[in-house]
Amino acid sequence: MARKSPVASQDITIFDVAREANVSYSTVSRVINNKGVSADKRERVLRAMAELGYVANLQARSLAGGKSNIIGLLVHSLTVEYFGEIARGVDEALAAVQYDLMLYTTHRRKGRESAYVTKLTRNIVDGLLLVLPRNAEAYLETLRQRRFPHVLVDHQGVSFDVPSVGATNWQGGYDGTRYLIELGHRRIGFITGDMALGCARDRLAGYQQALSDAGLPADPTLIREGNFFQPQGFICANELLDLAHPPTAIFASNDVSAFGAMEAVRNRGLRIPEDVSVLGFDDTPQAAQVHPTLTSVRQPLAEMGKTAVELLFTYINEPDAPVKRIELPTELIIRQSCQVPSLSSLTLFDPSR
Amino acid sequence: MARKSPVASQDITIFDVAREANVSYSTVSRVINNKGVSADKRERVLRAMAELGYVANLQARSLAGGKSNIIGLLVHSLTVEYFGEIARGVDEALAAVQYDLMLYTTHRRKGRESAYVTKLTRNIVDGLLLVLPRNAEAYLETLRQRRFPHVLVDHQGVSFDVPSVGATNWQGGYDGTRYLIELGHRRIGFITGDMALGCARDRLAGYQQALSDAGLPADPTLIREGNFFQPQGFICANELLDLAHPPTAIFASNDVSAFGAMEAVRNRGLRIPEDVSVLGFDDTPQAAQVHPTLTSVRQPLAEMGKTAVELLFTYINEPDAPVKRIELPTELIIRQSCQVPSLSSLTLFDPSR
DNA sequence: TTGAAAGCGCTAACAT
DNA sequence: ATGTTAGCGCTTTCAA
Repeated sequence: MARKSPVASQDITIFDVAREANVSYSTVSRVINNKGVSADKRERVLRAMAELGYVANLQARSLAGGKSNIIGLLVHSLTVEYFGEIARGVDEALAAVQYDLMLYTTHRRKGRESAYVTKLTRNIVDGLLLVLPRNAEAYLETLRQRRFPHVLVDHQGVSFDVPSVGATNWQGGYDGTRYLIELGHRRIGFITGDMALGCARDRLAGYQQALSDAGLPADPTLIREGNFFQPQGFICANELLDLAHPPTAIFASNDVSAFGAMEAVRNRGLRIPEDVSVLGFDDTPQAAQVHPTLTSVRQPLAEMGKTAVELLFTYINEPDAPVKRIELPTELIIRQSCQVPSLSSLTLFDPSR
Repeated sequence: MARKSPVASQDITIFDVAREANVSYSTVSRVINNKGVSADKRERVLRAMAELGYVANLQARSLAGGKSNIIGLLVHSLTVEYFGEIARGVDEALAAVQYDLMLYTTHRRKGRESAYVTKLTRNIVDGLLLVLPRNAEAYLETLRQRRFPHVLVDHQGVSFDVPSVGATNWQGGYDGTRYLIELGHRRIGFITGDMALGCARDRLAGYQQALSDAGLPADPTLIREGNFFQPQGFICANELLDLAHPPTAIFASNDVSAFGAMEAVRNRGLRIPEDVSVLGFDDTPQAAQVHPTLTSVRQPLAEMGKTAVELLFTYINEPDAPVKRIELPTELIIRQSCQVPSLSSLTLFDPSR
């Protein structure tokens, strides 16, 4: 293969620009990189670039030791709305600084993550964002050793310090629970997330603390282990509603679980929020689109993505900047799915209806 | 910046491998590219690569005229499940051939798509996948002129032939409607998609044809213009249910709209499917997770992604392969949300209940 | 400030 | 089959 593009005339290089502008090609490079160049020459180069329609070749820049202006985003799934929101924030932050995005999925190389990550660092990207990684220890060590810029999004519980951006999950769990308590709920069901994840554990801990602070009993039957997916939310909610003394409110550890819970409630002919209140976590876009709209503890997902990008850039620019963990505040977004428990839901309760 | 990685010892090049294996470094290159090398030397090279932990540098390969093993995926949104499914298929097909993925979003460069696409073609990717592009004419022309490998996913209605992969939308609309007719429905509401998109128009046309073939009247009040989003599905369904003579079934042009319709139905205390049947389109993963599970015309999204990758590779390998449009079959996935219309829903109908 | 020259790691002629 | 050589387009010394 001689040339990548058969239309050679369209492949304008720094050299063509130099000739057109009547300067050496290193001067053109300096203009591109904002190094010192006399105003006069800079002007000529800029004009030549515009005229010729010059576009920098990233591979060459990167090869020659410059930056590639690409960062990598490592996720394990593309089909979850949660990731989409984070990716949106990342993408926006990147667009602002003319960076592009490489997308990597972890499921590709089960058990060989470390080798995979090595490959990434050897290649195009200037830095790596890892979203909610499981078993990250293996490759985090590689990344750290290679002093390769990286930031985790929404991860906790690794044994050593690692640059990361997350949300105040404990506080979110606490605030959501307290809100329900203040509405008058006394029996509040809780559907956990995937307990292998720090964020899930923190949310549960917040719930438990709020209960305890309010002097409410910690009834373990009110806590059901979910996995952040809708069907499990449905199942857990059914279990809760089947209790001899069912809860008047259900707090799900994410919106998707909450949607499952909403279906379980409605499936029995019960109304939301009249008969049962439902509270979510995340505030994904869909929370505002369902009916009744879902009250949810907002996690600023897109902003987390954006913040992660910013943090990553500090490491790209200063590889020795101190390891930092940033926690963005959660916020309770009140919509329609929660209300004061009705008298009937507190006293009568006939699941068979 | 001297070296990209400060840990020089870890940057094993083809040269190091050559020395370790006692061959010239072009031999190593040949091994990497599966060119003719004697079994003996190939063996030595492979072992040296493993020992040293050699990882190819993509920029260099790409710069030197080889392939980058990266393809670009251009979407306009990351937050829609539909895209995630397609991306999943793309990602899987790519993983199989050791390709990586660059993600581009169109919204970044409003009105400058053409320049943006030029930049892409000048850079890293070997080919470009464009998912459901709007106003694609501008950059399609650029792509075609540069003879740059590209494939559209799920697009129709551009004025000239363009390589693309889609689904049999007309047939899907037809089949879904006929299924409802066969169940006994006579008044079938239809919520369209974004009518600017060919796929939305085709689905509607299929619906209309099925009605006509069954000798059923084409009642325009039963057709509501949606936009593929949930809130509009909710609104349209409400309008349909408000009719003096409401439909007994609602066919939404995608699952997300169908979810909105389901909520509208339930919101009035009506049951699905006893009182109103609801039919979706796409068969996104969520269709199987809601309750009742949603009967939907399946669009093989992941497979469309995979097929698009395969088609793209034919163009990468043979730039002059003929322009081809592939249509994958839709398939009706029967679940719980549709049934024979009940007598009550055909005769009595009291929205206030 | 500017130009010349030396690579970055690799592929693909070109020799042998 | 294998080694040698010349770039790919760029950044970055090094001189001037």
